[in-house]
Amino acid sequence: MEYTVQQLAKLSGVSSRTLRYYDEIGLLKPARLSSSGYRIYGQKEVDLLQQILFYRELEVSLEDITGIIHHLDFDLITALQQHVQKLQEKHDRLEQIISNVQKTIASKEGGTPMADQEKFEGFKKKMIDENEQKYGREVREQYGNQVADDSNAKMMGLSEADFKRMNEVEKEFLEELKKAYETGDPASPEAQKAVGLHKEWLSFTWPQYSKEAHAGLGDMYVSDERFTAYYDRHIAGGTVFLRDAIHIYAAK
Amino acid sequence: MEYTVQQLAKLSGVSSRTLRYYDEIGLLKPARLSSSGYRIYGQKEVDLLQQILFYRELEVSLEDITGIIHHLDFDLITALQQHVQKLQEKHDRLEQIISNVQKTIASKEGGTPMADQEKFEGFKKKMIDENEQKYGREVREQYGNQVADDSNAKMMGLSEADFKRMNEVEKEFLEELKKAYETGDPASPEAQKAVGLHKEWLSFTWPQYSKEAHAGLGDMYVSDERFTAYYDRHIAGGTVFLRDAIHIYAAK
DNA sequence: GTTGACCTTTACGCTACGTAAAGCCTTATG
DNA sequence: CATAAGGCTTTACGTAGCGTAAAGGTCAAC
Repeated sequence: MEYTVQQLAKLSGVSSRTLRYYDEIGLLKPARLSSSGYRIYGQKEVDLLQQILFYRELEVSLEDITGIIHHLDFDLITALQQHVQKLQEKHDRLEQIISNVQKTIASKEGGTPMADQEKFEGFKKKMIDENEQKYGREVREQYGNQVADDSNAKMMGLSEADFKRMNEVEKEFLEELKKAYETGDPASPEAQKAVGLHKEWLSFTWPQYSKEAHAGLGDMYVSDERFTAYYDRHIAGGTVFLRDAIHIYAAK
Repeated sequence: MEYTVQQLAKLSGVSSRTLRYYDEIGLLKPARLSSSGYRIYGQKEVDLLQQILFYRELEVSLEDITGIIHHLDFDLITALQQHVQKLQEKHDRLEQIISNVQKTIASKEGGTPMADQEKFEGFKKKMIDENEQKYGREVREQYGNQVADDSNAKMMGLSEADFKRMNEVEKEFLEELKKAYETGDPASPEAQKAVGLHKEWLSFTWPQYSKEAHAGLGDMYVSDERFTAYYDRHIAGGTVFLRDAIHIYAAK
């Protein structure tokens, strides 16, 4: 049983271009060439192709398939396990994205009136812009680009409901901070509760919380006049107090 | 507020190459060029970029983003709905693939002994090979490549359990066909029950059943000596009887 | 011997950039 | 003011897995 490219193509359902490509990358070479240079495939190649197509169906890359097919010492199980893990990640990511697209559709469709929607988008964008313009560099330098990017991505992905909740938490936090400030003690239960709310607030936009990052943020608050102005507007001297409270919280 | 590429890149977390690329494809052009040809971006471009990145997070293609961003008459909702549908399909396909990879791992790991496994794989392969070698062309000509390919894909995706069940159904079918043949009437309840089993058997490998395809297959059975030999080996004259029964079944 | 189907190689196109290479511009420093 | 460091520019190749010509040789049938 010998086949030319077209014959094998029809037999297997792939295109002749694909077979030439597989030859080119060394995945499946013909048994021999005819006197005029035609590719001639034998039964062995048909069997190999079936195996190749089997793994291709599983979305294994041709490079990995080459490993599986040609090297008998290739660790198939491990390769497949890694493969399934990659597929799982893709799968989970897709789920998240689908949810976000649906949220976007819902809000654009008028679950919230367009005016609010635009304002909401605009506000989110403005927050991110300001965030980046003022602190982007520091955050990036201290915690790497990934964190800053993830933070933005997370912010962008917030639903309007989450966003409202986030603002409520911030309000709660500011009230608790005020009460705590009146005690004068950054280690007081009130102060520590306030820091807890601060952490909760951060978690809306932080891809993952860490005490070190939290403490670093506290320092940034004090050394940056924009934050100082913001917190001191609510509670005079509140920024330094908050930093101290965060440090105590983080040291626990 | 004006930015050069690098500045905007740092601000937004994308690479300068990406910004140049977005310029190149007309997705995001700088506000102006400096006297020395540097790209200069303004606040408007920063805002646009945020929107672009928002949709990019949702895995919308840059082409579609271009439509969304630049054409106000672009139907955003419809585009997003189509997008979410594509994502859903990808999602479902991934689920299927993951399941198949896991099945492969399980069987390779020795859920079934390697000998059986190999035999199983070998048998499936052989069936597909024979199928294709003998009938591939006809099926492809009559019902298009998609059907034949899907059939193979489905066959490849059969679990060993499905495969066993498929063989049981075939055995049942042959027994019923024998009983039916003894009545001598292709329209008899026995004959029609046999055809029903034949349909069930086909459904293991057919991507989707249709009466026309079923009838066509019946004709193929008669005109092809390999099928004739196969069915007549079980029941002498059975092939023609089966064809007639199928035609009656399909005409209902 | 001529048609028509099949074969060959070469090579560009697709997505969304990463990664040099070669050379001009700007800013800081000695 | 010269020089070095760093940012900017354009050009262009590489990625995965083929689709799709283009230009030309081969083979079986009439």
